[in-house]
Amino acid sequence: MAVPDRTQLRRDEILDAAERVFADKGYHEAGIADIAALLGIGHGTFYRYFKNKHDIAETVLDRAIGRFAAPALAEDPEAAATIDEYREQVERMLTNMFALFDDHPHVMRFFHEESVGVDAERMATALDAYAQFGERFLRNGIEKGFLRDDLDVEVVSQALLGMILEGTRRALRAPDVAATRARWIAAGTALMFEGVAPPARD
Amino acid sequence: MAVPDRTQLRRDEILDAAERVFADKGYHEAGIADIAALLGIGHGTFYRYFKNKHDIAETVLDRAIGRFAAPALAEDPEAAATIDEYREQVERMLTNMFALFDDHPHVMRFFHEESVGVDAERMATALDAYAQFGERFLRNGIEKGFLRDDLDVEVVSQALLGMILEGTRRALRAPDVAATRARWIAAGTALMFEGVAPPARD
Amino acid sequence: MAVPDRTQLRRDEILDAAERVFADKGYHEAGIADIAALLGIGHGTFYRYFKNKHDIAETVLDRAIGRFAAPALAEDPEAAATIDEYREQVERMLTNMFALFDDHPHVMRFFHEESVGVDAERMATALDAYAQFGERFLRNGIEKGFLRDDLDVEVVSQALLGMILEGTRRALRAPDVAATRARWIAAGTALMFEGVAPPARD
Amino acid sequence: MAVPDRTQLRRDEILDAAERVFADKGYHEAGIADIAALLGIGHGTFYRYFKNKHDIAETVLDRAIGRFAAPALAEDPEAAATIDEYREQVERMLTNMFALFDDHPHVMRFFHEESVGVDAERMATALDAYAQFGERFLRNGIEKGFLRDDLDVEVVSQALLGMILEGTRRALRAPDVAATRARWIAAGTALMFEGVAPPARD
DNA sequence: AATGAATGAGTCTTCATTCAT
DNA sequence: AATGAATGAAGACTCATTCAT
Repeated sequence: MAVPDRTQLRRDEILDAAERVFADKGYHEAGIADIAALLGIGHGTFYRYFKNKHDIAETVLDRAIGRFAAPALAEDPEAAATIDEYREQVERMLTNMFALFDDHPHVMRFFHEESVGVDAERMATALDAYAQFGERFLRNGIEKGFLRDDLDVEVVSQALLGMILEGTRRALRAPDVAATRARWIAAGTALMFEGVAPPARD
Repeated sequence: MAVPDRTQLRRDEILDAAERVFADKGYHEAGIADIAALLGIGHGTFYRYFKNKHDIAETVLDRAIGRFAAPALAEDPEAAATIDEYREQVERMLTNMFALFDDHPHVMRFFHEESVGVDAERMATALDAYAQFGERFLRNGIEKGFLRDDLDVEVVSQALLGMILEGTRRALRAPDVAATRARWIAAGTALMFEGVAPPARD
Repeated sequence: MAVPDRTQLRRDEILDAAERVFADKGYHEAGIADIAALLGIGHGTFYRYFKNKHDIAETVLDRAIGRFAAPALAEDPEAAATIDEYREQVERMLTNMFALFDDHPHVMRFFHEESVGVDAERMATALDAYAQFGERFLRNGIEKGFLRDDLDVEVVSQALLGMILEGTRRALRAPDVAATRARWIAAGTALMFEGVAPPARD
Repeated sequence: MAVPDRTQLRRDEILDAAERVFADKGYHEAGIADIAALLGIGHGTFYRYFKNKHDIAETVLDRAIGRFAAPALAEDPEAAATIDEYREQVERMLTNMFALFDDHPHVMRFFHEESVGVDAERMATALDAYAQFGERFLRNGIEKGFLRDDLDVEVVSQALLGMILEGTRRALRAPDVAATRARWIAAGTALMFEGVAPPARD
């Protein structure tokens, strides 16, 4: 592992500041001067580390996309051997996703409120990637018999992603993130596996 | 029904042009000049009908929010008497929602890509309203026994809204909207009612 | 005397409104729309009576210049036969000048605050005319032996005009116009005739 | 006395240019571009030194107000011990006031033609301050017995200020400033002290 | 490497004026 | 004669970016 040099450290500082400023004021409203001011550096310095404003915004976006993906990427889509393990995986992913609010308070806000404004195309590509990774989980579930075998895997994966996106967006604005998180994990998982229809009788 | 006068007609023309320009170039990148040019009017004329750029953007947003809501508002949340009627309602809403692409080709793009940039707060409020209206459907379903009675109605409604949002967003970018629409209605409804778990085998 | 026709009446109405609007908001800040709105007429109508904004402002200015001059023009510069009559003329002129505040409440404000902005040259010409008319009074005073014969008539007339201008400007801002007027007439007249030096003894 | 730094120097340059441009074209007619062009700088640079157009106009006005006051402030209102010294003070003040035309050719034009348009209130306040300072001279004159003791000090001070204002305004437009100055100092001082009435004959 | 003074392209917005009805 | 919808010239202001120090 390379020891991060001075340059890399400074670059990360600027990245952190930008993430925060973009999240607070919005990409268009934020100025390079705001980022520099937050760090107490000259705004000319900024241009030694990033090509231009859009460059840093895309870098922030890439990092956010990566962080949002991490909880899923930490899981092996083919690992679950039992239905319980499978369900645990799902819950663990969701839990770790919501944990982003604690570790990186500005990431989620940037992700939900600025990402499209920065680069709608890149964001769309990221969501594609998320959904495709999700498909692998679904396919494993089907293969192992945990899931019904007539699923439209592609669409279902995208739909579940939509649920997750809305869940994290809600948590962003919720007064009590912890409570929101708990309810979403419970209700979301139940909705995913059993749906809203009452359990079959007979 | 009042006959729309000249002023109202012109105002709507400008609104339509703005919707298109905002959808194509993005709110920030679009200029008043672009809107005026599309209509072949002087840009001073624009200001006879709207206070400023943000004013028209909010008006476009409000209209988009209304159009997105219309298919749901056309349904009576307490109407369904049988489970089949209930399911039909859901499918009809989704069908009409996807039909927006045909009737107002720019609305969905604006809705998904510009709304947050124009007024994140207003958009959040709209999503709240959507979800609250959805809760009434869910409660009716529970009451009538169509749905399991232990649902976290609030969260489930929001989660389903997340699915719909992602579905329409996907349709926006899909090469074949009709096919996408059909798959989403089928897979989305199935996911909503039965979830992904295989049918209980008794 | 020609009976003022409809056109002339309407023109005067607009002139009055303009005087008021210019006095209230200032020439540059005022818009044609403000004047029209005050009269409840369309602003296109304005252009049937005046060539453009500057045209009406100059007309208002001319009228104001005339009204400011009237109290002096009402006096015959060669009429006074005794020193008492002479002094009475001066006091009467001042009294009638201050009376403008009652008869035309906006004239003085326009005169002092907008005239230079409208047409500094025309205003300068008017002040020249005022001073020249004043010179005739001074010359009559000298001829009759009421005034010292070594006066620099031109400069003294201008200086006295300066006093009058400042006096009316002060009255404009004074809470109690009547009191201000009385003090200025008394102190001004005394300063004019006897100056500030104590009466010669010996 | 602090050495003015680069920033202060540049700021003063812009201030001088603005004073000139405002005096030449008038506040409303002048554009930021005119000021920048006069200095050969980009107009964006202007905004590094002044908040906006009105900001610099007020700064120019403040400086003009200060320069107009300087000749009076250089005198001690209580210093004169003899009537001759008193009269010398008056003449010195007037002389130095007229000298402004040589040192700062644009100040007087701005002062007379633009000040009210820039900020009528601030200008009125300045004239109040001038007059109040004048009152101290008058009171000293009365106390020392140089002036009659029944003067309405407030009004007389204001009236004398009116004379001075008109005198400097006239000098502004006079073809021969020096001659005008000389006549005004002589005639103005005489008018102030002895008035226009002929000397009392025993 | 760091700085921040200078720059000017780009945009919104106002409002006097015109003219078809 | 009256109207007010339409126009576009004009100008203030912002801010990302450059570059000399």
